[in-house]
Amino acid sequence: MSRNESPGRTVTSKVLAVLAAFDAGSRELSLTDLAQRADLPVATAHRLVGELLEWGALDRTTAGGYAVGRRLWDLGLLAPVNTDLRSVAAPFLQDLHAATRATVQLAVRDDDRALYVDRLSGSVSTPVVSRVGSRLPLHATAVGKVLLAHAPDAVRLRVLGSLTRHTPHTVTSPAILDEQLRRARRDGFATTAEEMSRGACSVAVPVCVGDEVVAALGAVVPDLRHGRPELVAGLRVASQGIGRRLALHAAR
Amino acid sequence: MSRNESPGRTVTSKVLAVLAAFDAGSRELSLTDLAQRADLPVATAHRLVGELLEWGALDRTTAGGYAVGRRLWDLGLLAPVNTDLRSVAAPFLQDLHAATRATVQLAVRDDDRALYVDRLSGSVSTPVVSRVGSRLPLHATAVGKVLLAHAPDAVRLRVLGSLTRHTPHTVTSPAILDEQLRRARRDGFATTAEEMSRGACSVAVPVCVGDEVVAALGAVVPDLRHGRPELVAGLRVASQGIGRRLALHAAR
DNA sequence: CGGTGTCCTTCCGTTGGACGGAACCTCGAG
DNA sequence: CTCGAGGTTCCGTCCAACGGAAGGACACCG
Repeated sequence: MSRNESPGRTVTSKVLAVLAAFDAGSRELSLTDLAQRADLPVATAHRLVGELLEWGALDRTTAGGYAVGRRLWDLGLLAPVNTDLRSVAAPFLQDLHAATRATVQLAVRDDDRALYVDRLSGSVSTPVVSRVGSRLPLHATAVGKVLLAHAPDAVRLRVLGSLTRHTPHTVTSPAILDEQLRRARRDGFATTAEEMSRGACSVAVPVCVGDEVVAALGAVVPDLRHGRPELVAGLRVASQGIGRRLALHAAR
Repeated sequence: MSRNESPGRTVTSKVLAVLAAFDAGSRELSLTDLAQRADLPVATAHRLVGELLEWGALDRTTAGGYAVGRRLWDLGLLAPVNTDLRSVAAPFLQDLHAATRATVQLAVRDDDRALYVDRLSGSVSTPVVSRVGSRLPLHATAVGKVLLAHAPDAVRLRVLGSLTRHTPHTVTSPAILDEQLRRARRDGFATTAEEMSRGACSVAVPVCVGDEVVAALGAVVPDLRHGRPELVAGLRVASQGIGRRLALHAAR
């Protein structure tokens, strides 16, 4: 319906199609690639790209291709997801990271996926799955489960209906996952054990403003047995701090 | 010439004008505001906004206004300024912050301004001037001076020609500033003392790939006398680390 | 309770800008 | 030199974008 990738009708949709060409995560594209992905004749793409370049929405790379530009980058930073949630949460992530030495992450639900809003990993670069700004499935991550557990029924049913497998440990049974979600609601936290990628387990708690869950705060650990109670407690303290500040922020 | 804010001619320019309405830093705008800033009839703005909403470039806020959307936010995260520089530098900023407890910041030069690419402040939220994504003048900040010191002559002359005052301590004499820049080149670091905002002093060093300065790394401190040599040394180590990794990254 | 303001939304006839096929560069490989 | 794969420019046709005007929706006020 609205996700209609119909042959670019309005000009705006063509502009957006050009930008969306980068969505897949490609950082750099040639004009022809761009045209292909946006489903536009090269000539048209060329014109649009020209205007976008002039404005700074796109930049030329050293390799001669096109990439998302600085102007678009800093524009994106004005998004509420960044200005409110992220800036409020940042110091708490810092403290939490300092205390646990674990990779901590903050995510919100965006439709049927978990959108990673911020992440803090060890000082030595550790390979992590979740790039900030990336979207991961709700059923195979700890933050995802928390978000899913408190999502509207419509969303939950939809997600439970299509559980794709990512590792041998991914939960693909709707019944089992539903039970996990129930427990998540009861206990106030959720866990995953190598369900999204091997060697990564995580724990997450909800971030609430009033009694609405607005985000999920998680930590990645090598295994779940080691010191989980302390970790959950730490996450809770941080999440409550974030929630309280957000409430103040919103009231202003 | 190209910065022509002429009455929205091409459709693309109108779309961009709508987005640019947020540039000033406004996080939330009503339709009428939007139309006014973009210099468009309300009816036209309404249609464009509709398309942008559908795509996710804009979002409605709880207050009923419009704000930059999530889709645009994560798109912006694909910009090279983010993916390369920021991700490489992040762990170093972490370490530096942990070691010094100071607010550390990373900036690149964008035309005649310093664009703040990342920032790490104390765990207790400290009011800081530089929001990530914001642009500050080159002549009144430490990172700015570093960037300016290594900028092409054309830029340096242009900036030296219009030194606007921000505090009583802002250097507004081209001669004095030029001398400071010379020293910055010689010593490999620059400082500011309450030149942008009261109570904030900072020190910065260049980040080099090969012999090109690609960014500046700075730290904010309450006063300049206390332990400056150690701070500069720390900054140097981090900046060299970042430079080395960037070089590897680019070579790949 | 009708008046008056502000802001949002929809409609529709006109027209000028967008469209894209085709021709033309540019460059590197064979 | 030829060939091929991008990238760039041109220009006549045509239809989608335009925006004035009119019609809600809501709030505040006398």
